[in-house]
Amino acid sequence: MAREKCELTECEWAILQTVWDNQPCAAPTVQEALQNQKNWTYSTVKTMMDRMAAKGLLKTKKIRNLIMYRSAITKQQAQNSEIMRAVKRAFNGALTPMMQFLIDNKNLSKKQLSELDAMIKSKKGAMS
Amino acid sequence: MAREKCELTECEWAILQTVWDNQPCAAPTVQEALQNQKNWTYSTVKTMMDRMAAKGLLKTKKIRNLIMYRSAITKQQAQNSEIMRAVKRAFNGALTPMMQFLIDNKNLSKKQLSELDAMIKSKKGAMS
DNA sequence: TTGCAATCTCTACAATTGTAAAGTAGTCTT
DNA sequence: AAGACTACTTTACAATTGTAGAGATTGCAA
Repeated sequence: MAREKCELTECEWAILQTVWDNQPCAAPTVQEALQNQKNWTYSTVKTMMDRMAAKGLLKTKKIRNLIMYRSAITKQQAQNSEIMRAVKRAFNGALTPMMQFLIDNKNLSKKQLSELDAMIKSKKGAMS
Repeated sequence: MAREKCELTECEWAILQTVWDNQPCAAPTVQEALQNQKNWTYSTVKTMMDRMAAKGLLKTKKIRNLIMYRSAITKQQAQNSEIMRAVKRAFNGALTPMMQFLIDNKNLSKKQLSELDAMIKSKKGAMS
């Protein structure tokens, strides 16, 4: 799987989220979809999308006079590298300490803890 | 606790790590300590540290002709906001899905899963 | 066929980040 | 007191990120 190393900026995340949901789609579509969250003009969105295409985050295909975009990375990949980035920076690359931190500091509810518990059990089961 | 909103850059992390370990310390100390990891000149380090002080990430105190730095945020705070940043961007702000992602996708070893299990249990115990 | 609407392209600009050279100043040694 | 060290200050510069105006193109509608 290519594109492991994608550190997305805030803006890139916003755009990609929209593209994932509407793909393939044109720039004006994305701009409209983001209208309420971000207040970006068409120019802004289009500029970012083209930069993202140049970086290899989006793929483009011209259909007559319309440029259609689709994402070149999956959401999973993006989520993964976002997490890895945090782990690398803040926990020296070690996952377990990060999980520990989450459990200890983010005061999860009892319900959430139980959910986690269940996830772990099911994962363990699936592994053996 | 102030300074909740600290999004650190790569460089800032490196510097802060060093400051946490040596605080209070002078810029040359930090530069030396980072010598092997990063290959930064004194100028580079000093510039960044001053910018960080301007941002409120470091505190300074002048002792005669030497400027001593200490961090203005704790490691916990920094770790926390690094995580929150990832959660916000990649998981829509929801912790549990992120944990799920970790458990499902980061192929943790059986041992790690058991550790997690233990953490959860102990946390649950401490809560009641 | 003329003009409007939609879309695209080009250009710009400020702030932030990463990086550092060069020059200044205070201090210690001889 | 002169030279050498050490640490500090000032200035700079390229790349990236966030933001967008203005003008060019094209296709449809009247």
